[in-house]
Amino acid sequence: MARTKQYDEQEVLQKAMDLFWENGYEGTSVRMLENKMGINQFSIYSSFGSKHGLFLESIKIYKGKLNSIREKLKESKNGVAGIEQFFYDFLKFTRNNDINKGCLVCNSLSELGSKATPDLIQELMKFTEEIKVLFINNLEQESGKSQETIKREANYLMTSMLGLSLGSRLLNKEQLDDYIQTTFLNI
Amino acid sequence: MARTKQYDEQEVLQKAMDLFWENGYEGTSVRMLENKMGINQFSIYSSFGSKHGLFLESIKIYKGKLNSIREKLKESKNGVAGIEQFFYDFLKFTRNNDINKGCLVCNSLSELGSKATPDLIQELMKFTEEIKVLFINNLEQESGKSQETIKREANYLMTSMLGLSLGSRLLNKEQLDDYIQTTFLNI
DNA sequence: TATTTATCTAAGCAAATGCTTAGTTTTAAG
DNA sequence: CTTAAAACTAAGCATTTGCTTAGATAAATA
Repeated sequence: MARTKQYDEQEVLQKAMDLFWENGYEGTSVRMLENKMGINQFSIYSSFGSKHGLFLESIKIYKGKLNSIREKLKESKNGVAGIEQFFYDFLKFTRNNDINKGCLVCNSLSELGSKATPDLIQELMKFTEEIKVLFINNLEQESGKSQETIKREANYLMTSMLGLSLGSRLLNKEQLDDYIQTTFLNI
Repeated sequence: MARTKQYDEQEVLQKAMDLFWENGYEGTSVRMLENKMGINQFSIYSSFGSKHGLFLESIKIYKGKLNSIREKLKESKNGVAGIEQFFYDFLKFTRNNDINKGCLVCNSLSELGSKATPDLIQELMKFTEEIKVLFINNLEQESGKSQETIKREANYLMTSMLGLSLGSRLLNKEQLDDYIQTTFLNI
């Protein structure tokens, strides 16, 4: 016995995520979100509680969008080559109309740093840990790698992704290719 | 025949830089700067024109602070080993009281991205180019490296520094050591 | 010592921020 | 059809933002 929502939460969340991705957390105002999402501030707050809550949900949507290339890595059984492919897939994923927004998770970690609330920090770091686990799985497909080597290389690759994320926003194709190519020379 | 300034511009600039380094550009308000610098807003604006102008000067001060380890790299004649030492020196430089603020230039590039004004972008990118030149100089000290290899490895190392900067804010010592160690395995 | 001029203080400006609330409209159950 | 509850609109809230300005203060030259 009540009115029905005139918008789909997942749909407007997608648009919110795009805005956060492009402008960062602080750089995105609730008015901007209103416009992009096409709903009133009241609706934003009744659906997501706060700007912070909306951002947290946006991060989850982002993870979902990344699922296809994450799944591809997970299903790949070709060890290091699969990881290298993931690096290239990531570049393609974050590129849009010749501008590159980098990784939303990495951007957020950089912007908010230790200022982020614990629940957000946890959500962001969980993401990097999940990627690292995928790296470990693929590294274990290589023969002759000790567990110590695998741990070391996984840390290396995960941190390299942070560089790739920021690099993708600043550098040209040649520089990025040089980076990825050399990154995998030593693995 | 006029009143003299009661503050030293370089001195208050140092404090402004510290604040920007800790909180980012948008995260630092003029009120916060007032407090930290110990001078009135009027003085800030009369000395530096605008918040943007103050930030630009802060970047220059930052470069100056980094000069010691940059000079050390420049004077080093031991090729790749000197670059690796620079990575460790950078970590030590950005660490303060067990928290790591990363590189102010990298942080700013990440925060402002393409939103930055051309003069600021230029100032920031010039910095990364200068570092890259130092890398090239040291790479040329190694025998048997082609110019193509040197170019590729310089792009690699420069991008790796971006990862190190963000990584330094998020990761523990073991992870960072794994990262640096592996970075230099095949160079 | 008198005067000029830059530097100081502190109040104030419009605009933007995240969020709330009063009041209207829509919907579906009773 | 009535009614109750949720979803809507739009105005408004206090606070903060970067920046300005009116007026008091200090200092070096004349």
